Amino acid sequence: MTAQRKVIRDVIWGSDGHLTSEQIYFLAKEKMPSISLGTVYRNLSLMSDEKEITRISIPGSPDHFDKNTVPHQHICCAKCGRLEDVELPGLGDLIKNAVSADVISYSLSIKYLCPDCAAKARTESGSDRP
Amino acid sequence: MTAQRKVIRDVIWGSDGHLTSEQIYFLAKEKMPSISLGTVYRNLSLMSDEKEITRISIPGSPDHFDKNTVPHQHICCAKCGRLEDVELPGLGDLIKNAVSADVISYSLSIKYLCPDCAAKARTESGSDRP
DNA sequence: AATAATAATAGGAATTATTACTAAAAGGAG
DNA sequence: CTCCTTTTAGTAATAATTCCTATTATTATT
Repeated sequence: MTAQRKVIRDVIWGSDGHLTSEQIYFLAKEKMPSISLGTVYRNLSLMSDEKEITRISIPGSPDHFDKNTVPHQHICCAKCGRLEDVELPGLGDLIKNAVSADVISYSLSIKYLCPDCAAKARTESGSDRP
Repeated sequence: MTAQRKVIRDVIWGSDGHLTSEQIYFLAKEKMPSISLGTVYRNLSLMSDEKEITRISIPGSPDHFDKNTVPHQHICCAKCGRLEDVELPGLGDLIKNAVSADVISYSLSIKYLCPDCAAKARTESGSDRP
């Protein structure tokens, strides 16, 4: 465990989760200004491989990293991009039943309009002057 | 419907599905050598928006495009990258029940070892000389 | 059919996210 | 402390995709 890796780890543990590599890089830089982007990427990949953190892949946006390693999925607002956790009990079984071969991993991403953006969209389309 | 768009459409319809933008570009170029990559990308995005085709996003590999617009999911071999369709009846309901807000779209991608690659892995690890 | 207005294209530059490379620094075993 | 391995910082390179612009095609209008 190098000092750099500890800083990265602390940034992720000190957050609410769902940070991008870039966000982690800038937060880590506050604690250790000499840290380099390559180091952040390499450590994030290593930590994902070791299942210390989870890599979240969302189509059309950069990868996010989650301190929560308990299986769960994510919903992503189509407008603002904000991520929220969502539990889908039964998804694992559903997949196991449908796929005969051994599953290595799976990832589900759901696009929706978050309450904030949905409210904004309503007022905009509802008002007289668009 | 421009000539270019028709060529792109024909390439996709003439395939088994699951082509990348690059593959579509090169196949389209055979029928229309002047076609440009930007045109292919733009038309694929338009056609996806109009739901004439489906964009398949797989973490770690370029987008693929599918002529099959009936809801279904994909399994991707972790070794060779080959894509196969998989039906997951009940997934839509599972998501609807878990997410209170309106869902715009969702996509599931499953990583596994395809039969061919699994066989290769077995003979390699099983033999005396690795 | 000629002309004007609009939309789409080809070709290339630019962007984004990420990985690869390399020389220097750090860390550990003996 | 010295040798050996690992990791780092910094930079260059890559991959996929988007953006830009002058040109070309298409459509509408007269």
